[in-house]
Amino acid sequence: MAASARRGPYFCGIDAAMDVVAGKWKSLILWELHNSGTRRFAELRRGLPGVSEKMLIQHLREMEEDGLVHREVYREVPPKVEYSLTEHGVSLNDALTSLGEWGTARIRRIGAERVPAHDAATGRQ
Amino acid sequence: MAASARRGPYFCGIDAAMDVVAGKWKSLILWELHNSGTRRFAELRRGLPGVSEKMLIQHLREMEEDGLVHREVYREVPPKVEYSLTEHGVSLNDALTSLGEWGTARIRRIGAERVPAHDAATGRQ
DNA sequence: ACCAGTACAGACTAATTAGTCAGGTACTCA
DNA sequence: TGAGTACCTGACTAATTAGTCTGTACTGGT
Repeated sequence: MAASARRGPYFCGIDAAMDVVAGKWKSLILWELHNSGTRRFAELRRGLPGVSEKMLIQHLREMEEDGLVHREVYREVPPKVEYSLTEHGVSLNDALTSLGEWGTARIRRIGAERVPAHDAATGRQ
Repeated sequence: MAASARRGPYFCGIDAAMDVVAGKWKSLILWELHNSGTRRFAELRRGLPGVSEKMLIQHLREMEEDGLVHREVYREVPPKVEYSLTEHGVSLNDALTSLGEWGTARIRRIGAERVPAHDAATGRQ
């Protein structure tokens, strides 16, 4: 997956959606950008405890390629890059809502732990 | 993931849901069982063109462990085993509906190919 | 007798994905 | 001059996931 674009062939819609959302941090990036609107690289990094810089850009680049994320570069020094969701990114995030609810119910059911929240103010869960 | 159960810790609900649904064939197994109610091992295999026997049982075992799939063994010769969705499997499949619609729209958008359907009668897409 | 079908198990390999770490640029501030 | 900041890149390694292939125990059909 790493280098080339994700373009099927697919068995069905879920298959196609999973293709762009699969990746350890992608759904989290989506959620983070959804909640904050716009984030710089370093902010995103701080918002996702445990992510490596390499995986973060790799995922961001893939999501940009897939039309989920918009990347705005400001030619300044020190460099400034802002990431935000595109229309398709927003709609994907919406489509994930019911799955998120199912997952939250599952966490309760099996009594799974949560990764300690880094920022209660965003209201994320 | 292979051997041990999927039990977090999770960042959020989507993370938890993705954990049980991640795997090349899992969403397809869910869909197949949802559409047919009950399937034997070999029927499932035929329904998922390209899957290897190894991956099929591995995924089925994990989904059973995660409480998504029910496995009914009939002590006959030749062996007969029937797989079906549990209550949780059904609800997960429901929760995936909107994601599937998003994916179907994406397939249209990017003009991706589909894996040639094996059985038009099930109405799957 | 031999092949096909049923539902797997297990060894081994290949491919993919993720993580670590060492730079690298291009400037600003002390 | 040297440190610090922001945003990466690329090499290398580790871990995970998927695929191939062989084998098993039993029976029904040709």
